Amino acid sequence: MTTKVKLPENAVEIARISKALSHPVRVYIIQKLAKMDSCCYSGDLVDELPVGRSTLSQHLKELKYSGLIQGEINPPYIKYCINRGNWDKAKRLFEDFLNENDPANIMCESSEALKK
Amino acid sequence: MTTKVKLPENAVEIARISKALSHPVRVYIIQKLAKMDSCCYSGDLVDELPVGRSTLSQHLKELKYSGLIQGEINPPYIKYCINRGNWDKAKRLFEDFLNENDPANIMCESSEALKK
DNA sequence: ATATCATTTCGTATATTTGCGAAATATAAA
DNA sequence: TTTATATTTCGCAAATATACGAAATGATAT
Repeated sequence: MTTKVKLPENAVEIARISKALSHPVRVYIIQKLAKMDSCCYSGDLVDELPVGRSTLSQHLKELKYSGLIQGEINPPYIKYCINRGNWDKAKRLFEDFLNENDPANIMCESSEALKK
Repeated sequence: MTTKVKLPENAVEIARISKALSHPVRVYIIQKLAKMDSCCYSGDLVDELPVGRSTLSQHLKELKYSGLIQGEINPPYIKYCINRGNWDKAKRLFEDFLNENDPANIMCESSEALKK
C-alpha cells in the first residue's frame, strides 16, 4: 500500500523554526530581543549568558540563518535585532499549529481516562 | 562584569519542547494526532510517512519521552494519542513566549525599559 | 509448540550540534 | 604604524541525532 506522503510544507517549516529554538541560549536571546524592541550587542549577551564568545557567535549565526534575527554592523559592534517580519510569520505559523486541535481531543482523553 | 544568568526555566522548557518538534516527521505526527480526535497505530503512520518502521518508532519514542504523546498498549497494536495535559501546557508556554513582545507586555516591563 | 503480527530495541554508520580556545578580521584610536 | 576592541571563523573533540535492517519482544492464533 504505502501511500507515502510528502511531508507538508508547514510541518517542514515548523520543524525548521523549532530547531532554531531548540537550545535554551537561543530561546533566551529571542526572548530578550523580542521583549526589548531594540537591538543588542553580542558583548551584552556574552556577559550574561553561560557560554563563551565563539559559542554565542555560533548561536547568533544560527538564529540569523533561520531568519528570526538580523545583525546590523555598527563598527566595531554588531547590533542584533529581532527580524519582525519573520518573527511575526513564525508566530502565525505556531499559532495555527497550536490551535489545530481545539475541540477534538476531549474524546480521546476521556476514553483514555476511562480505560485506566 | 559577567553577571552570568542561570538560564530561566521557561527558556529551558521551550527549548525542550522545540527540540521535540524539530523534525518534520514529529511535527506531522503531532498535527495528525491533535487533529484526529482519536488514537493512531504506528503502522498507520509508517504507511504514510517516508521513513522506515524502526525510524518511526524512534520518533514516537522521542515524542513520548517529551510528554507530548502517550502510547497505550492494545496488543498487538499500540495506540498513540496526544497527551492532552502536557500538550495544553506546551501550548500555554508557547503562547506566552510568542506574545512576550506585545505592546501591552512591553508596558509592563517599564522597569526594564527605564534601566537603559 | 510453532507461526504470525505489530512494534521496539540493537548494532552500526553517518551527519549534525555544541563547545572551547586560538587565530583571523575589521575598524577605530593613539 | 602600532594598539586596542568587538566579533567571527577555524580546528578540533565530544556528544547527540538520524537512519536503516536485523533481531528481539510480547501477544495471539493455529
